[in-house]
Amino acid sequence: MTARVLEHPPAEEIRLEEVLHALADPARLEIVRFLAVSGAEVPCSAIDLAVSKSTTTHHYRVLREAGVITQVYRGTSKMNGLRRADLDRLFPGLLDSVVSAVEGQRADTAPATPPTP
Amino acid sequence: MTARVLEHPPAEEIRLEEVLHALADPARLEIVRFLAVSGAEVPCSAIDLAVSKSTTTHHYRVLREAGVITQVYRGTSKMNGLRRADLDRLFPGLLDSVVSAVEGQRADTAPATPPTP
DNA sequence: ATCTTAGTCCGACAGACGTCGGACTACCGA
DNA sequence: TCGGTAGTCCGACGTCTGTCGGACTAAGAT
Repeated sequence: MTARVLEHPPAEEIRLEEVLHALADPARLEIVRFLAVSGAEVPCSAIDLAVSKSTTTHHYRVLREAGVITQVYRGTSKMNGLRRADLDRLFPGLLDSVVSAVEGQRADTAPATPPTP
Repeated sequence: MTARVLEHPPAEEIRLEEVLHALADPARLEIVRFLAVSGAEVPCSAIDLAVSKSTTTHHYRVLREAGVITQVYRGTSKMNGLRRADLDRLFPGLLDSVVSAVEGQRADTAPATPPTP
């Protein structure tokens, strides 16, 4: 029963187009950014995405199936981690440039002026 | 009447998600790869895409509207060039890592069996 | 046992996407 | 002037995507 174990594509099957497609969405980019800067495994609920729970599940699955993240069940939650080693080997520099790009763009979008109530 | 001049987004309006989305397609990735390795401006017809003319037009437009390429009319053809300076400034390393990734993947995918018409 | 927490699965839906053929336009060259 | 060449525009099509609510399930906490 229970799909208690999630399927992950082996490294050799990770395709660049799919990775790029997986990254080409604000919610998923935020997940990847968060995982990259935190450098840790975190449960889905740790990242605030401003979409419903079902949509959140969907985005994590897209990332996992593209080979960008790993997901393992741990107790009542599911821990998500970046497949940094695989990605760095397959596409050297890609992850870092994307993450720093999104960090930079974030600085433009969510900048200086904090909430102005 | 002629839209003899094409609209390009100014550099400040280039969004990472859109660039990634533009790159997340085999045909468009091939265009970008070609432009990057050739380092030159080439007409649409210089790159063989295995899709129809209308589809080709569509892909070039997606790239231009995302800010990835420039397009200018020159005589009877339209020259396409990478916006490398803008991209390198906005997203340092991104273009290079994507291009070398696709080159690497190409080595796996394209070999042995050449076109069999 | 029961409740809570965390996430899944199942339609559903609107909009975007990649694709095409075919008619069209702009420019060059003979 | 008349082709030919290069690319555009216009529906149209099937598919994929992001989104949701709601019912569901697994594992801990009480």
